[in-house]
Amino acid sequence: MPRKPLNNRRVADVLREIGLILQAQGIAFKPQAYEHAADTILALQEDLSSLYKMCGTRCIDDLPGIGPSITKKIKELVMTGRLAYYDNLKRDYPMDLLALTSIQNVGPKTAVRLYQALGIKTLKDLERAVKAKKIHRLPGFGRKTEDQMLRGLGFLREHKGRTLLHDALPLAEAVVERLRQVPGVTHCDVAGSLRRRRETIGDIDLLITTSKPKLAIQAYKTLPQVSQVLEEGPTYVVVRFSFGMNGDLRILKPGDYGSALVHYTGSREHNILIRERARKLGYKLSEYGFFRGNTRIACKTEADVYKKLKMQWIPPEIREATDEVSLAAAHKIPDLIGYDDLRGDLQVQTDWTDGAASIEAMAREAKARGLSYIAITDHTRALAMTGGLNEKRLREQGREIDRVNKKISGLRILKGTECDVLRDGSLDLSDKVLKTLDIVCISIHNTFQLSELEQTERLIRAMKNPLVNVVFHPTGRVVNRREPYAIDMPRVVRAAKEYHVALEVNGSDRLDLRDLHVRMAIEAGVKLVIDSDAHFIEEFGFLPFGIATARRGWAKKSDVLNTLPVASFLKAIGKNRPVLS
DNA sequence: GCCGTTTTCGGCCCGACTGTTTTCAGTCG
Repeated sequence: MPRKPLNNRRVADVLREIGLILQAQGIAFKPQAYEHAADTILALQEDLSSLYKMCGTRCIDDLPGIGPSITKKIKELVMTGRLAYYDNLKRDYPMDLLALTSIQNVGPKTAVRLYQALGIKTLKDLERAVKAKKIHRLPGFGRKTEDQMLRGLGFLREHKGRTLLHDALPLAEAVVERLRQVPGVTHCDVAGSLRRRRETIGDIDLLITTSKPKLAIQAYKTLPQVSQVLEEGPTYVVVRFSFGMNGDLRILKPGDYGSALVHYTGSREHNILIRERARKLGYKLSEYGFFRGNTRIACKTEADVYKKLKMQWIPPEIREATDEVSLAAAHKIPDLIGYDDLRGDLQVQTDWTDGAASIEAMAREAKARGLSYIAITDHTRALAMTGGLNEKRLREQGREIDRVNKKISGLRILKGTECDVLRDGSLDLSDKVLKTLDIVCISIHNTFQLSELEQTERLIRAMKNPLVNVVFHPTGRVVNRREPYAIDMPRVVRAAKEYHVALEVNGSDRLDLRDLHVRMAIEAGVKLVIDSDAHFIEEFGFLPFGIATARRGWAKKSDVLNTLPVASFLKAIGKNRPVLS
């Protein structure tokens, strides 16, 4: 170990696995240190080995969460491709801990017990044991655990090999930025599911036009993010990024760029529909270009293609073969919310609970990013691990918000909360204190196992409270990591309409509501808010992912309340409370 | 193992829930 190419992903995996082994051994605190270091490595844009070659251990030691001991280990990994400390641990823990613990409710200790009792090392081993009904016979395990594992294995199979939008997009944008600067390059765009902003991405597809193909290919192959060249031809290159995804670059002729961009953006189902339309109009559209008979018709832009097909241009986010093609033909595609339309962010956590920055720091960052208001929505006491606020602390926080509001001009900080919905649907804070806030947002953070009926009624009971304005992340899912809890979304949407409660589109890796539910909400006349759920100043950068998801759900600017200026916004959410400001 | 206007040692998110138990370990947020 490791035999696989040593890219950042691999280094991060090794560190993460060390953390899991230490956790299984019951060691305190060290596991978090390894976990944190792994996160840092994964967020790194530059290839670790290039970084090390450039400035040695100094640059690595400087990274947040990485100190002298882990720096030494990274150096060993980068220099030799192995790590003696890790290899020693693996002798006693030869199981694939990363894979096994990616199943919900399976942690390192469970994985180790499964190995000791049944010799389970891999997901395949586990699947065999589950199917042979061997698990529930072990002491401390039971039928329910076995069923949970079976479901977990299924969830994992569905999501295998796909990268989160949040991880793929910054990488792709950095690559595009770089390629656009290469002499000769006239166009460079991301295509594929990434351009459609799907929540998870398989490969990164890049298209360019250039007068100097060799130069572009050379530039691409030697990007700092690239760890390996997998395939190469005169007009295409496939690489492996150090982050762990493949990237396909295709070089196109300027006259084919429009039709190629349509083709490679997809979706496949969308392409089938517009090819059919092309055929009916006497054209042929394929990955090779746009034709009438055997005559190639130049389409330099996508707009040219859609125009020839007598359609409106269709935003990539909705090219999913729902009804966009027929609506575009009737010129009835609505104006979707734009990436610059948000004026406020209504879910912001601070160092009063599990956020990393002060109220003032978050406010200044929001202002720097062009927002004109934010709501501070720290957790409440039921979420003890975050140091959730009780009523006394919330009042203190209100005074701090008053202080910062006086200090910062051009940005209004709203007093809010992310109030926990308790098991019975009551709220974690009293109405008396909720009344003192500008905005009350609620969310479910525990007891995910209720039946669909119980969970739905729990949430709806909370929504009925006339002080509640917004339901945060209504389905509780985390993309690639956690399934939504069982909940009847059509009923929740109807309740949102009836009780005048907005639903959130959360821009973090929750992306909750998801695209389908956004559309469901909009069609029911329910208003949305789009939030970052920022816990760090950098995480205001999640807002565009929320906007993308809203666009995928066909949201218009008028569907989203935090596109309004603060006074109108407060009026729009206001129910039984006096409108402030 | 990392970190530092609570600095070079002593902190570091800790309580609820679940499934298995008859008192608790493991996981999660």
